[in-house]
Amino acid sequence: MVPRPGAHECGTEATMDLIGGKWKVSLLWVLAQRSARFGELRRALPGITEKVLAAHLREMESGGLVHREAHDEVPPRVEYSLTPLGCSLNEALEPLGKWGREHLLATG
Amino acid sequence: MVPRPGAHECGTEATMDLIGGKWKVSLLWVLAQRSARFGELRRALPGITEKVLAAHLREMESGGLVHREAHDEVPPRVEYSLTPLGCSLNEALEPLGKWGREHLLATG
DNA sequence: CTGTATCCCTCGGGATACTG
DNA sequence: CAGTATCCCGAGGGATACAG
Repeated sequence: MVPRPGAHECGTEATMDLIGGKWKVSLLWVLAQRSARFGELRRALPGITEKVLAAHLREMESGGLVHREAHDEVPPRVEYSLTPLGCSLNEALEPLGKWGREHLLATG
Repeated sequence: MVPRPGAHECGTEATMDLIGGKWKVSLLWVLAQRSARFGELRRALPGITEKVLAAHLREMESGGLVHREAHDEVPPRVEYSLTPLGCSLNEALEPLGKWGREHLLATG
């Protein structure tokens, strides 16, 4: 423990960059529950626009977090799901969620 | 587990708002190592401007993460430190740092 | 249904200078 | 030393329309 200065925040900030988009954490969470289509994601994230949803998905895909699978049908059908990497990131996020629930939402 | 949709990302996003500033995670980390004065923080975070450092500190203070203690001396001396809450948040951030080190920095 | 293409606009952050 | 006061800028997002 107590690694040299830099060891902690370096990894943390690199990670924060990956999920820095406004809706990315939510996206990660939704896809952790079940894979979903573009329209399902849009409905699951009320307020997000198509442009931003598409952009976030592309970024998360290129970051290796999300897998995109296009089925060649009519009407078009595209399934988005979390990669194992995306899954593990979502799990690494859980302590933050727990902290927020305990200290911010203060429901109990 | 598998709480109802919303339970996870809700707390997570609330937390993300707290540390959303560009330098806040670093600030949290630096202050977790030792309390420090304004000038020390500035030097510890090469590239940050005084304006942004001051703004971040004020926000983190009002969020209950940081404690500010002004000593009435000349020259002026102000000590910043982490509150227990700030400390616990820094700890909740550690899994994210570990994840980043393992999957992003890929040093090994 | 699954996206692109534009246009617009806020706001977080940088540069710089100045003050108690 | 520890900040404020201005001015500026670009990126990220929102709204809307259109396309395959």
